[in-house]
Amino acid sequence: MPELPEVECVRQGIVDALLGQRIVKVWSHGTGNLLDPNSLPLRRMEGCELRAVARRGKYLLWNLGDLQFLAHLGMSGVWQVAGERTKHTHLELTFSTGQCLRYTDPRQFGYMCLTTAAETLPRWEQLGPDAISAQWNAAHLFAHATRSRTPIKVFLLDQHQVAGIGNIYASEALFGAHVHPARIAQSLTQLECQHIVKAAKAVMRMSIRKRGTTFSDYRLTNGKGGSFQGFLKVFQKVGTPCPNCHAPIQQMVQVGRSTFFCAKCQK
DNA sequence: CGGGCGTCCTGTTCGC
DNA sequence: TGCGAACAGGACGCCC
Repeated sequence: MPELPEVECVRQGIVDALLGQRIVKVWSHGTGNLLDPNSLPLRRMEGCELRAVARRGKYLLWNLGDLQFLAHLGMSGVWQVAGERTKHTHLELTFSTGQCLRYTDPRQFGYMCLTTAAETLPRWEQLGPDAISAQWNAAHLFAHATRSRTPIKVFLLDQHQVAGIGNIYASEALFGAHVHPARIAQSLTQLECQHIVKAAKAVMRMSIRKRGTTFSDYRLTNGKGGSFQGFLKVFQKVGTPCPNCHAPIQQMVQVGRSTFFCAKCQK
């Protein structure tokens, strides 16, 4: 479940290994479910130089000069410079130095789209402000939350409101802010919005420092896992004592997704 | 237009 | 022990 911190670490891994290099060969397999119907054939990347990789929320946007490449890891997508081709490898990009960047995605929830640089990308442009950017702040959250009757946990998962927060960090952020996940967004005070933004940014920045959260699928481009799973306070910790008050952590389901929280600390 | 739910997919976990 | 059912999750699209 790569969220903002994991995608940022992948971005850094790709940039560190491959920036400025030219793609000399493209191999793809079984990309039918992953590739946008409007995408150019991925072979068109051959000959392009990787000039920059931007991230907004959970999306990566590759600057390939005349072309651009938008990619999302879904929940099991992995970009690796290390490793070998497996049965779930969907794309291999060979670079001028001989290095090979592979995309594997067993559950095929990922997304990729290659277009000309001038093309508009609705998935990218319709995203809310990136969750660790200055554009997402207490004033922004309060202004938008007051218009929504959605529970705050569900609101934070809406990428059109704020980009990058997924199931793990939504639970962790609300725990850090002492706000109950079922609270209706429009009932939040300005101070609570401030606490949520502060807690969300703190937990995601710390996760980036720990190279992300690896439960099973997520891997860095070097094939290694992150270590933030060792620092989670509530996510997937049903029944364990709350780090603050020692009451057992609880689990609830909102719109089909699990939320973890402390009923005593979060109001 | 907001909000709720079904859909895609497959590895893992659960229950009989 | 083994097998099939249920489950998980991001984002879109459909529906009211």
